[in-house]
Amino acid sequence: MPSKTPAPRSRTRIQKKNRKRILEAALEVFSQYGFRGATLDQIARAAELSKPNLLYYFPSKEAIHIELLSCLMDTWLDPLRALGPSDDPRGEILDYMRRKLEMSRLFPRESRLFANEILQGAPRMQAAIKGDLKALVDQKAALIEGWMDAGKIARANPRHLLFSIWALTQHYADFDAQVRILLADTEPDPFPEAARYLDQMFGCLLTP
Amino acid sequence: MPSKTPAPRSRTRIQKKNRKRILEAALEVFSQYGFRGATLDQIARAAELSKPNLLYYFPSKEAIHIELLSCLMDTWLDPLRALGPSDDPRGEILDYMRRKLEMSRLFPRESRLFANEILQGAPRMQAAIKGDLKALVDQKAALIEGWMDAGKIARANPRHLLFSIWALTQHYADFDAQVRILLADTEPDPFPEAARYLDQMFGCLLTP
DNA sequence: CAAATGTTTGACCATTTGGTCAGAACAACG
DNA sequence: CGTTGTTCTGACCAAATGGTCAAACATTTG
Repeated sequence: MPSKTPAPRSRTRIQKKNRKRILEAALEVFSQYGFRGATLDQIARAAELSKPNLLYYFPSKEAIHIELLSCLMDTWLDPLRALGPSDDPRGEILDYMRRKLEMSRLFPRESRLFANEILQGAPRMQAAIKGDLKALVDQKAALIEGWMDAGKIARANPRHLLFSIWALTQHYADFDAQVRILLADTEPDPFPEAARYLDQMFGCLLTP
Repeated sequence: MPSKTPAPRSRTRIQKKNRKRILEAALEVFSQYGFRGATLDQIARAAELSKPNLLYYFPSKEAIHIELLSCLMDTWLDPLRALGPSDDPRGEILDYMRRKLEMSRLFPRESRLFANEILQGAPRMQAAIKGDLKALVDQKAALIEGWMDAGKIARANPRHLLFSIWALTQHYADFDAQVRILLADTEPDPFPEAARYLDQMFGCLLTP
């Protein structure tokens, strides 16, 4: 008898494969419809598994959602963690922004999953935000403030600076539908021009 | 016998009152859970009406949602419509940004309602975006481009400039939960500092 | 191989959901 | 007042939903 959530070590080849399929399918569905709007049937169909089979691997719909969020949280924050001491703080921050924009381009569903969760008041992520994320933001805000104190970049509210990077880069994933319609007859792919625009915007802001 | 959607002229005092209550309640619920995540029972409870009574005023759940969206679309675009010729283009754009931020502060639910809709691929708003909104954006982009050609503001992609105003101002409504947690022990109310930061950001960007 | 373990499913269940309907309650007005 | 049109509701319905279970089917392992 398998334990309810088998430890990674004890996972079968089949378990690994199917858990992956389920999480992939769940990402697709949850990111589009939100938690309450998504159904197990949809996820099962997307994963090409039967519904009872889904529930053999995860105890409930909510468990799938929680697992997804906590798996992705790390990936999502990696670029921010990578922000560190540098001789060229302006370039360091610009690089962070570029990496975030790249993530919006490559992982729009992940971005929308988080957007959905926060829009609904972050019911399943409050703890993570209050804990890990807050600590990380406080730390990076201090780092950025240090750069400002040293006169290496222009002075600006460091926390709102981070928010603005998130807002601008994630906008191209979360509001993709709108962006593409409005750019339809100007740019087939919004991202190259977005990269140029955001470079200009933050470059200008950060120049002392 | 009342017609299915009685013309405004023919609306009773009671009809006016109850339609208003329903739309207000629906805004509350839809903006939090999205279309599929919201239930008629929730809306009915929030409006303090029975479910069949809801359906006396609107033919279906979808009809409520559509009515909400189209009612709010206008209000939401008013600030952009107000963007017009001016001796001080930089101030004009900054004012638009400030008005948008003020809307995020005063009408966060409206912002979230739209965010939810776009996140899901704008199934019920494609027409409005492709039509009215696109025309408006094209027109204002041309206006802004004119200002740039005249050297009155710095050159930047005008459409992405508009996107950046939306992204940054709406972020404070849509991601309110996250913003407030992360600023908890720094700023009780994010908006004053957001206003200062965004002023700096766009002021800097637009200065020729 | 056969036993033990792991995986899958069809049939089923209780609850929730969007929506209907006949008629009761109410308001308006001559 | 009574009539007429409007507003409201309890009871109901079919479909969808999250979830269960015993039994069938695979796979691994001794």
